[in-house]
Amino acid sequence: MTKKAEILATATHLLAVQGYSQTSMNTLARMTGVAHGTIFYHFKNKEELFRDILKAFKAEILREYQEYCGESTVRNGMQQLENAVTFYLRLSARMADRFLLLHRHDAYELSRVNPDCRRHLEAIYDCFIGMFEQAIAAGQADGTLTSQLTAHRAALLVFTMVDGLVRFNTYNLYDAHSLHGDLIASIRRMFQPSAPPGGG
Amino acid sequence: MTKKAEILATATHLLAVQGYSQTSMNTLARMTGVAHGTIFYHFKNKEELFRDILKAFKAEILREYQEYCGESTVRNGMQQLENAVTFYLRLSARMADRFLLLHRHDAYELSRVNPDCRRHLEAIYDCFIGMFEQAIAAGQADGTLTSQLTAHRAALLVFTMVDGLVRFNTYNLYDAHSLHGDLIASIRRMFQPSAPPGGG
DNA sequence: AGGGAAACTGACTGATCGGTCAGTCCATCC
DNA sequence: GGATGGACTGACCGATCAGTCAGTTTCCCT
Repeated sequence: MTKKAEILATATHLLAVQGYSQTSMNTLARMTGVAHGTIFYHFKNKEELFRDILKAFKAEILREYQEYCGESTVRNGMQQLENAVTFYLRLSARMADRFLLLHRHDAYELSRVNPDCRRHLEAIYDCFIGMFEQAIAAGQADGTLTSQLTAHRAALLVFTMVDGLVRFNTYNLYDAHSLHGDLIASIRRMFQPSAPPGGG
Repeated sequence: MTKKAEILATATHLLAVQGYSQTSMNTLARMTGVAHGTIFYHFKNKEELFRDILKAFKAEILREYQEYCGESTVRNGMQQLENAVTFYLRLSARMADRFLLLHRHDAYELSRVNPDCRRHLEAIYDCFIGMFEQAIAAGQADGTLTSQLTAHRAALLVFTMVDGLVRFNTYNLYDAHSLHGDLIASIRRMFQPSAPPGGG
């Protein structure tokens, strides 16, 4: 692992846990085991370092999504939606630090002045919401799923639920981990085609 | 308005918009129109100032909630749940800056080392989630609302949805404002007792 | 008027911040 | 062996930070 990669990895973790402005370049250098100046040799400044973290995160998410698309065998739209939710929850657990980064305001504040950052963020969100949208649209087409809303708007609502649950874990105020199953059941109910009464 | 109150009001806005560590006491003093030292005359340090902001926010939310409880005339549980969602969305719009503060990580990081802060945060969340929980429990009792989950767990899920939507507005990536109606419809559907086929 | 307390001020301090830069180290080439 | 250039270093810089404090102003009570 090159020193540049080591700096990037350590910075990702530190910025996620401590936040952008709370993390000093001195701390980052000490934690990585390099000299202070080495960071500025590889990255123009703190902002560019952050941008590169988002860029790497985007790339990894898109790669994971490609892999997920290749693997998943889908019977119908509702099944696809459940898969997508499960994928998101598992990904957020596996990349916990980077999702923490995504849930801070730092990235959004930077993206307000840095078009590159904004593009990376949008790509990440478009990937996730597109994933839900595709599933819902497929379900609307094959009849396994109904909604009065467009697939896009329904996808936004699903995303707020799923992402909200991930945040709950972050804040650690309630035991949200155990809600994963309940979340999927609720989403299924939200989109279930009306069943005949008394049906199993 | 006393200078102390002016400082508190300005600080609330600044910390919400810029974040805790990005807001300097010098800026706060200049924006409030007082001397730098005046802040430290009224507040022991920056942390205590933040704690007092959370305390005032908690008090205002509890007051608003009391008022809401007194005003609302409720026909049934489902109606009560819809009222609660609408109350939350309107409150978040009216107190946009303080909800922004609530959605930053600053408060959670401070609450990790400051028990007072933690208590304020918990009181705020307990108020909101309790509001949803009461409505769901009432609906389960009067049959206007069904769920396989306990009222508490269902309330957590509703909260993730509603709060997620408020966050969406904050990030400004999608036009989430227009989703308010869709959100209520989706929640109604999530909890709707199974209707007879063809029913109006 | 006058005296004491509370409110307020702003220059100051030591620490820390992001960023710079002259210089060292070392592999590679002629 | 000497020259070249990329990787790396850490002392150093000006700016800014939260917090202090001696001193001034404002206010109220007598």
